[in-house]
Amino acid sequence: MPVAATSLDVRSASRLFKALGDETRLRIVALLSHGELCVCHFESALGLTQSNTSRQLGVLKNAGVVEARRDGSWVYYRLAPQMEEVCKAQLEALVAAFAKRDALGEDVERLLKSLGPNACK
Amino acid sequence: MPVAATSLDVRSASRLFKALGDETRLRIVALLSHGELCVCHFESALGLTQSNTSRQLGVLKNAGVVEARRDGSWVYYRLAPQMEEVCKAQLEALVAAFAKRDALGEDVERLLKSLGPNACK
DNA sequence: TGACGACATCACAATATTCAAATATCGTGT
DNA sequence: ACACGATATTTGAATATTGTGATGTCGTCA
Repeated sequence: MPVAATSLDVRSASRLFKALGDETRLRIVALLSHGELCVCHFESALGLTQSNTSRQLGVLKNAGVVEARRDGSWVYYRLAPQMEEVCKAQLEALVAAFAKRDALGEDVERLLKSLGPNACK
Repeated sequence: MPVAATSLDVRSASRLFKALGDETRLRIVALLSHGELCVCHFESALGLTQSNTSRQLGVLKNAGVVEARRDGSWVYYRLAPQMEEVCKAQLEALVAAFAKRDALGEDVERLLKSLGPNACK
């Protein structure tokens, strides 16, 4: 039974939305809806500074939207599974929308280009 | 040239998320997922000042999340139909989640109480 | 018309967010 | 151990967002 005036759902959902409420971060999520990527990919695909890329990823990670995995020198990010029901449904809907019709156009093209033969090298 | 990297979808979706990325505003949306309400309802159900209520509703309205209708002295708010595909899917999923399992607990109870026999009187 | 209630907006201080450049950290190869 | 590349964090200044109280606007009813 919910006790506080604000239920957990609303609290965590607003947290999620706040993280997604930034164009750059949403573009990151959109790219991630196609699969795991490492930091350098976001830098080149989105044309961000290294510092900014890292920080936005940090915000998303803090909000539980993404999770990181280290592989050698590189850190790979992927969408994190959501525990809260509302968050889960929202992220799933978002990913589905992004995966279906490519909402990213040039971002994805740049990404694929940079993913060429040997990415991250 | 300006890499116009961001598609319309991403831009409008981040706008939506930004508006939803606040606990108070999300509680408003949650209440609205049950139907149309007038300003005084939010005030009492959420325990907000009149000024704050009005401003948060203004933010939501500005973001295209809600729309207003005047009826005599009162102004009624309801969720606005979304044009962009992504926004539409997201808001629908959110409303469905809120409508199903009451994510609001006390907010709704307070609301129903204040909605008694003759609301807004 | 004037008074009142509902709602919107303004003004202000507090707090938070933004970005880029500089700096720090961590893993890898030498 | 050292140097280097990849990523993270800190810094600081500009900007945005927040909530509150005061004020403005609009509609209603007498």
